[in-house]
Amino acid sequence: MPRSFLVKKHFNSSKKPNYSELDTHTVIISPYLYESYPVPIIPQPEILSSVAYNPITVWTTTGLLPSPLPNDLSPLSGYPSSLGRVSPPPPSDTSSKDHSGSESPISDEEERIQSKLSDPHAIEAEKFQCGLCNKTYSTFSGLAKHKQLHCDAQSRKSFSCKYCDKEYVSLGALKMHIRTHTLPCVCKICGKAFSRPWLLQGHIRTHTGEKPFSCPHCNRAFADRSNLRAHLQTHSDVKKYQCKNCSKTFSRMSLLHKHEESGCCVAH
DNA sequence: CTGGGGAAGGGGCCC
DNA sequence: CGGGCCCCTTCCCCA
Repeated sequence: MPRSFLVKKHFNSSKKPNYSELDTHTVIISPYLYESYPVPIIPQPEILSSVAYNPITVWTTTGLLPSPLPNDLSPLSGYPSSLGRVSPPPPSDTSSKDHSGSESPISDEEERIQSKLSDPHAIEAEKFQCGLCNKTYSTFSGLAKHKQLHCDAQSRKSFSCKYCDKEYVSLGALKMHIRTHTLPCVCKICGKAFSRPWLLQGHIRTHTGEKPFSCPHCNRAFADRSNLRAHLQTHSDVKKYQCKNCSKTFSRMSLLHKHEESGCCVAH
């Protein structure tokens, strides 16, 4: 399975560990690194032709756009890390979109009728107005649906990748994504290509053996900060990732996943 | 089998 | 808008 998971999963931010201890350690990049490998080879960006990001007007309603429907935004509570696999589909996964009916768009009049039918207060004056097109609705839900299906979608541009189905709300995000297809940063030593210079820099450390991130608790050092962070978990009695059934903790989410898949949670 | 290290990929944020 | 950096996550491999 490729490692390309193109969309970041949004877990509960409260689960962010305290990394302050990492900040106390100065990271020194060896000058040798840059003397020996001065600049990454970055070919000309042929990739950003205009067709690469033709703005489109259809916007998926399943994404993480600020939804006016609070009831639809019931975030997964509490247990973010281990629940990553059951998170809602990524916002840009266009292949799985539209369970709410964009295949047969509802007219504004139909929306109003439906809103009135579903809301006992709909007979009151229409008091919910769209700030974009000034249409008024008698119910909040009616306005919300209107905004989701029409106005918000049309007021936003979408930049789509010509190499895959990904769409982005900003050109910058699209350009960055396209680098993952073109891999413009090439290692002079082994020829391996990377999407970003700092990825290449990290890779070059595998050639030089440089490990600028040291563990304050032992004498180990790491080339990658995230790997040091994972290592620091091994020094902690209470690990970051906890099984919700047996309360056993793990230093890595992957270990928790293995634990869950091994049957602990299934058996209950 | 489990835990941990190494390497890498990606989006978000800040300047 | 782009570059650099941060953080998270994953996969592979090994002890």
